[in-house]
Order: sequence, then structure tokens, then C-alpha cells
Amino acid sequence: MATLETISSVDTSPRHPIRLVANRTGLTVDLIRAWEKRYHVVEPARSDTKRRLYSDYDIERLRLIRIAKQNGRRLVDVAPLTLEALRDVVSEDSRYEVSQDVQAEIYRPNWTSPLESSESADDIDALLFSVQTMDQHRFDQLLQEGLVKQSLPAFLQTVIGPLLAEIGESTRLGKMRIAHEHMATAHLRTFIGALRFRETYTGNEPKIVITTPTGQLHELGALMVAALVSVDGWLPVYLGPNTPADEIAACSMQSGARAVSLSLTYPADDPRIPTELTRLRSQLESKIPVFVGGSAASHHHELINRLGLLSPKSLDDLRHSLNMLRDNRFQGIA
Amino acid sequence: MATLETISSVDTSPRHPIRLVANRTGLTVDLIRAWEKRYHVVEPARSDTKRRLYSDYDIERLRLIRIAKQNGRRLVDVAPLTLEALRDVVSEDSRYEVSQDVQAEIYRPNWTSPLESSESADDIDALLFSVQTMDQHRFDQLLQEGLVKQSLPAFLQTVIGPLLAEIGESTRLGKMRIAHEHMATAHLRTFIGALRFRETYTGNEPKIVITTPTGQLHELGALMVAALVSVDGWLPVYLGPNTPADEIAACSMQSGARAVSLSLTYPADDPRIPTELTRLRSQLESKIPVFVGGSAASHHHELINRLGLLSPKSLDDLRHSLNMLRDNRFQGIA
DNA sequence: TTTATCTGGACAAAACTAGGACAAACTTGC
DNA sequence: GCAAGTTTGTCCTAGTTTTGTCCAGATAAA
Repeated sequence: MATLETISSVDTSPRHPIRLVANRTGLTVDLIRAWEKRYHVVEPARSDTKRRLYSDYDIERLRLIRIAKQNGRRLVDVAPLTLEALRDVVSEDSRYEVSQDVQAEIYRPNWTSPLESSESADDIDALLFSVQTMDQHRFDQLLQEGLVKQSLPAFLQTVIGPLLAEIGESTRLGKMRIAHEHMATAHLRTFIGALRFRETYTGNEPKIVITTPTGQLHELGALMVAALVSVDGWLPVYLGPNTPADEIAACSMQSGARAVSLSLTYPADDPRIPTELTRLRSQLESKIPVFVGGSAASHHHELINRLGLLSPKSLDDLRHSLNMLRDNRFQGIA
Repeated sequence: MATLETISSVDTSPRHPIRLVANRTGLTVDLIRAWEKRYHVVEPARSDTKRRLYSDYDIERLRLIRIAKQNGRRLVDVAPLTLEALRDVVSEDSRYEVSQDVQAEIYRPNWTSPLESSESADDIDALLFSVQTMDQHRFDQLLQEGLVKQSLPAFLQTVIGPLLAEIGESTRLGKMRIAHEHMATAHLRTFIGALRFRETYTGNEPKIVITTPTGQLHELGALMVAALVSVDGWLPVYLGPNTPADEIAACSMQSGARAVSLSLTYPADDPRIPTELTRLRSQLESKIPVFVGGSAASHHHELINRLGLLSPKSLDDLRHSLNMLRDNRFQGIA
């Protein structure tokens, strides 16, 4: 499992002119030079005409030093530190004394994947670090970057899922504040929500209603599903969290949806869940499959089987089933 | 919208005269020739009378080089790159920074007065209709169009605000289903959330923590405030809904926020509100103003006054107070 | 004829470099 | 609490490199 301490390697080849460094770090050109002159904060390579050439490593150091300064550190103190030491300092400054009354709210991952490459672990570490330091801009940046590196489904499974799990766990254990979790959740909500607009829209896509049932307030799992299925040519009818069974059924009928997907995360043992699922199944046409996923789905294994609902084991499993359904090769309901 | 990985099968047949290239790229004719002379940025084919003939490929390269320059790259560095390499460079840069020049071209806030109310009313009707017919695509389209017609603050005040009120009222009266409200809310959440990314980020903006207190689950009001204040040069630290007072205070301190803004909508008479507001005020430094807005704020008028909180009468009122605060001319707390 | 483009070169603005000055903010010693 | 020293961001000068614009005279296109 990813830890906060792992350091991701940073490119040290010198190639960036000073103006670009200023743009990226938010420092002025003058200031970067002054820091170099006085404290050798960074010693960039030079071009053959003496122009400064900075590496990614330099930029990252400057960025962190800027944050350290904002946290009240003195330049003399942080100037000689290595990148790793700087990260520690910034992290320490932003870490708060752990609150004693750790709230019982457990944020569980949705459809967590066991697969986790070391590369993704680095990404997750960087993301967690930016959450702890409340560096929102960096957090968004890392999300954008991560998405470029791999396909959307892979990104959701190897980065976003584990990230949510780690944030939830850290918050539960008191290693992270609830405020940090809130910030991360709000940004992820925006980020994942925006993903759906990248897809084309022809008007002929089969529709799928995606939401969480009454009492389930965490919507990120459902939203991930919405982003995911739109890749495979479905049009998600996304209703957000906390939708009563009657409304899900009514919406499915009005929109002519071919399927329904629900996400269960917290609380896992909400007594309303059996009632709601039963109502939903009875009001929907039987040819419309209902998928139930999320970390709390396993708590209702018996109920799900009894009602003839479907419980995909992973996001990939869900995609596969939906692809079959879309192509009329679906035999999920015996 | 285009897919993520557009394959670059750009036409390389030479056919465009230099004037057209200048118009399309935004460069001057002289400059294009100078770049060719000095760095062989593009080596266009020639007509039989020595006229330069550029291909689509050339134009695309010139366009990208112009952007790379605005991002702080030097011409010598980017001139020899292939189209693909240029795309990589530009996309890498755009993830890390927002060039002021480029941004100014894209987004010029025009402080025009809001359009006539009858026009906005038409927009709202169209939006409501698309909600009732569950036409998500149309709904998004109308939101995008509406934003183009007027400035962001005006749009939020004359369209989004009234729209939310109307949807809430319709649902309460049973004229609209809960499912419709959910769908609209989910889409608005995505839409407004994405608005914040249009703004530049320099790292020097004063911060403002924006959220709703414990028990208040509706976040759209708070999110609107976040979008709004970012126009005026604030950096919103957005925590989503339902944040305990202790967490708001801790977050304000860690992020070094200059202000806090809360949104109260439903339930209006939640008994936790007085406790939470009192706790928050006592834990925050007194120099940090707390703004309390939203439709339910008026229910707590007496409490707000007693605690020395601020209750702006409108979004404009809030903006005005924040502008004063940002420029250190704030005298809101007597 | 009028307008657009060509070549080669001149020139000026902008950006970068090095070194240093200065004032505001912050520390330290008393 | 005050004075002296230190730290730190900003600005200035002067010289160099890079980059954008302009000009003149010639040729081609409209």
C-alpha cells in the first residue's frame, strides 16, 4: 500500500528558461535570481550564452520553498534543504494535531481494485501530499496529469479508487483532518463530473440511470461509474446521491433507461437499504438489470441475490456486463 | 467534443499563402518570415514564382509555437520540435501554469449590467423545460449558452439563482419530481464546479474558506459563491457541504484564509446551527470575518448579529465586502 | 495601377545577466 | 520597549542576447 513517505523521482535535466519557472512557481524572475545570488537556493545550468536553464527538480524545489515561506519559514533555513527534506518540512507545517474525537464517519472506497502498480502508488502519494498541505491547485494538476498517463478506466481503478480508500482510512484513523477529506472530495466531485463532457454525444446511446439509494450520501462512486460508462457508449442519467426508490423507478421509465446502477458505501448497514432495493426491483420492468456496487455492497450479498440484482466484482466486471447488454448479448438474469 | 487522443493526421500538402497563415495563427507576416530566416521554424514549399506555400501541418506548428512562447518557452528551444513534440510541450505547460496573456484572450470579464429580466426569464423557462423532459444534453447546452450571453456574476444572479429557487419550489409543490430536481442539481454541481477553473491562479490570491455547516447538505449556494469570488481574485478553499465548525476553523488556520463564507438553505431551523456558528466564531481569530448567506440566513438574523457575523444581502453585496477586505479597506466589523 | 510578396539588412524593443542599492519587515541584544 | 543588526522583496544600471518590426528595392498577382 502506498505510503506518504515514498518519493517520486523528478527529472533533473536542465531545459526550462527562467520565465517559465516564474510562471510555474508564481515567483518573480527577480526573486528567483535574488535567491540564487544570496543563498544558492537553486544553481541552474547555463546555456552557451549564459542563460539559466532549470530542471523539473529545481522547479519543484522552488515551489516547495515558496510554500514553506508562506508557512512562516525563513529562507535561510529552508534554502539548503534537499527536495525530500523540503517535503518533510512543508508536510510537517501543514499537519495538525490529531483531533481526539475522530468522527465515526468511515469513507470506504468504491470498487477498489487490488491491482496497483508502483507508478500509481507514486501518483497517489503525491495526491495525498497535496491534500495534507491543502494545495488545491497542485491536487487538480496531479489529477489532470494522471489522466493523461493512462486511460480513463485504468485511471479510475488504479488512482482514484485507491486514493479515496486511502483518504477515507487516513481520516478514520485521525491521520488526516475531516477538512482535508472534504476538500479532496469536493475537488474530486468537480473533476470526475467534468470527465463526462469529454465524450461525444450522438443521441442514440442506450441510457443508464446512476445514483445512490436513500440514506447513502456519498456520490463519488456513482459518479465514477457515470464517467466510466460514458466511455463505452452509454449515456448516464446521473441523479446524484440519496434518491428514493420510487424516483429511481420513475426516472428510469421516463428516460427509457436500459439499466440502473447503484452505489453503496456508507453507512453499510443502513436499515433502509433492504426496503429501498426491494421497492426498486418491484417497480422496474424485470428486463431492466439493476447493478449494485460499492464497498458496502458485500454487506447485502444475500439480499442482492434474492432480489435478482447484479453485483459486479469490479469496475471492469461492470463494464463487461454493460457492453454485453448494449450489444444485446446480455444473459445476466438467468 | 473531440476525443482525448486525436490522431494527428494533419494535411501536409502545401497550398496556403502567407497572409492566410498570419490570420490563422495570429502572427504577423514579417514574423513568420523572420522565424524561418533565423531558426527554420517552418520551411514552406514555394510556388513556381517563389511564393511561400504553407500546409495545414505548418500552420498547426506555428500556432503551437506561439502558445509555447506565451508559456515562457524560448523560440530556440521549440523551433526544431516536431508537431507531436510541440503538442506534448504545450499540454505539459498548460497543466502547470496559466499564461496571463492567453487567459486574457480567452476570458475577459465584462461588467455589463445584467440583461433584461424578461430575457433571463426565457432562459430559465427553457432550462426548466429541459429538466422536466429529462433532456440532460439540452440542459447543459442552455447553461453554456447562458454563460456566454452575460458575465459570470450576472449569470449566477439572474439565471442560476432563480432557477434553483424555481426548481426547489416546483418540487416542494409537487409540480416536479424529486428525480428531476436530483438530475438538475447533479448537473448544476458539475457545471458550477467547472467554472472555477476558468480563472487564473498566481498563488498570491487571498483565500476564503467556503462551505456549509453541519446539517446543511445543499452545497450549490456555497459553490456559486466559490465561482463568484474567484472572479474577483480570491482563491476559494471549497470544502463542500456539511462541515463541522471545528474543521472549518482548522482549515481556515492551516490555509491562512482571510475570510469564511457559509451558506444556509435547508433545513432553515436546524437546531445545530446556533451551536455550530457560535463554536466557529469562538475558534476563529476575530479579525477573520464570517459571512453567512443563503435563503435560510434570515431565520438566524438575531444570532448572526449577536455573534458579529456578516450577512450580505445579495451576491453583489458579498462581492463588494470581499473587494474591500482584499484591498484592506474593510470596516465590516464595527 | 494597385496591392501583395520576396530578399536582405537595419533597428529597436524586450528579455536576460551581473552587480548593487534601498526600504520594509523581522530578530536580536540590551 | 527600543536600537542595532539581519533578512528579504523590489528596483536600478549597464551590458548582452534574443526577438519583433520596419524599410528598400525588386517581382508577381489582382
